[in-house]
Amino acid sequence: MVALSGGVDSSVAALLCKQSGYDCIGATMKLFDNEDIGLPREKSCCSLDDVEDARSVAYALGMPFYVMDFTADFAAQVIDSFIAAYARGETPNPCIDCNRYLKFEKLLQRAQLMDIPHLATGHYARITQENGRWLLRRAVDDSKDQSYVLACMTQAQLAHTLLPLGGLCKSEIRDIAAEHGFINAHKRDSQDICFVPDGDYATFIEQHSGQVYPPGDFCDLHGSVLGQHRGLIRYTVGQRKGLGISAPSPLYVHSKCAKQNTVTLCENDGLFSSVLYAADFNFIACDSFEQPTRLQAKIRYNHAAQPATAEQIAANTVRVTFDQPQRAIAPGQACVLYDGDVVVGAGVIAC
RNA sequence: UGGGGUAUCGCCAAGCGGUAAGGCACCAGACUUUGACUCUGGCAUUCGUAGGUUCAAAUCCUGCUACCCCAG
Repeated sequence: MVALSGGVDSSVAALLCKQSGYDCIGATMKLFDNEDIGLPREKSCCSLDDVEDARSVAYALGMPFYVMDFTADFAAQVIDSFIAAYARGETPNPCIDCNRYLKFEKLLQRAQLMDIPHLATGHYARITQENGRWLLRRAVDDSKDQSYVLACMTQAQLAHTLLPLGGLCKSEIRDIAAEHGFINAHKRDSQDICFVPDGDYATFIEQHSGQVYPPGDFCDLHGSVLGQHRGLIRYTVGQRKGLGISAPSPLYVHSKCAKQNTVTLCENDGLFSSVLYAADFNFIACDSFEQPTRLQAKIRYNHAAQPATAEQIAANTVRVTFDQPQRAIAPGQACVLYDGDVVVGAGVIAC
């Protein structure tokens, strides 16, 4: 089963699977109703237009094609938890939840129900096996590497997943798509949150939750009030734009307090920290850390992995200490630990 | 009510007779399969107001207005 989003990457993944001799079917996950989020947009990775693109590619490749309805699961596992995280003052990564609970859980289960042994996706990452253990590795094209958003995967999931694009570069994917006349060969890469196509996630949260997120105080590190914020959900750690506070130098969001409904601001220098706690930790390359372990850690999707030391301080909690302080470590984001190309494991950054 | 001071973009602020710096904020692009960050570009024909001096005034002079400080 090939997960087809309608984009160029998954389309080429399907082609490569077929060329490798696999007997394939294409499947697109219906994650939400476009009417619920406003008009369909090209930006969205899951709009109705994209379903048609996916269908077109599947047809061209002679694959059976199915649209599978996961709207209820998506609403519960991705959208609701996205909203809940913001309400707690965290900064969630819905793409990771979607991979974890939908793509590699619900969709994979569906494949297994159909006696299909593997699920292939268009992610840029590689899966290998060593000493009986499945390893998740970075893509060869480091600029497109997506191992960060897959670091939640389990051994069982990795065992049944194929990532045909892991060894290729984006430009090669585009070339292959063009050679085969795919309708989406030159389609823009997706971006933004798929269920918030206009990027205004704060309005989306207010509309979907029916909640009002009231104004509160902007404070400095000493607790002095600097002004009024427009609702906690409109801010995230490290944010500069939209604060509306003029100061001698730019101000950034240092932290948020849901309980007091305050947003603390500081200058750039105040954003750096060396330690974080990764909770709900998922080990991939090993079962645990017996002792402090040297590796590299990545705290956001677009972040170069940094040298750090990991120590396990509880069953599912890892303390990560960076060699150099890192900027704007945001609770709710994933911290993924690497040993070179290999994903060691990942957790959610706790407060 | 006396005496002193200040009035330049939403905020802060250069300018000191030669034809409006900069920072913050804001806006627009770029980058980006999360939120952010970052980068590039834009942003006062006008200097509280009315006159005057001058070839030339935000810059000098005068009146007015507003605000601030000291004294009562």
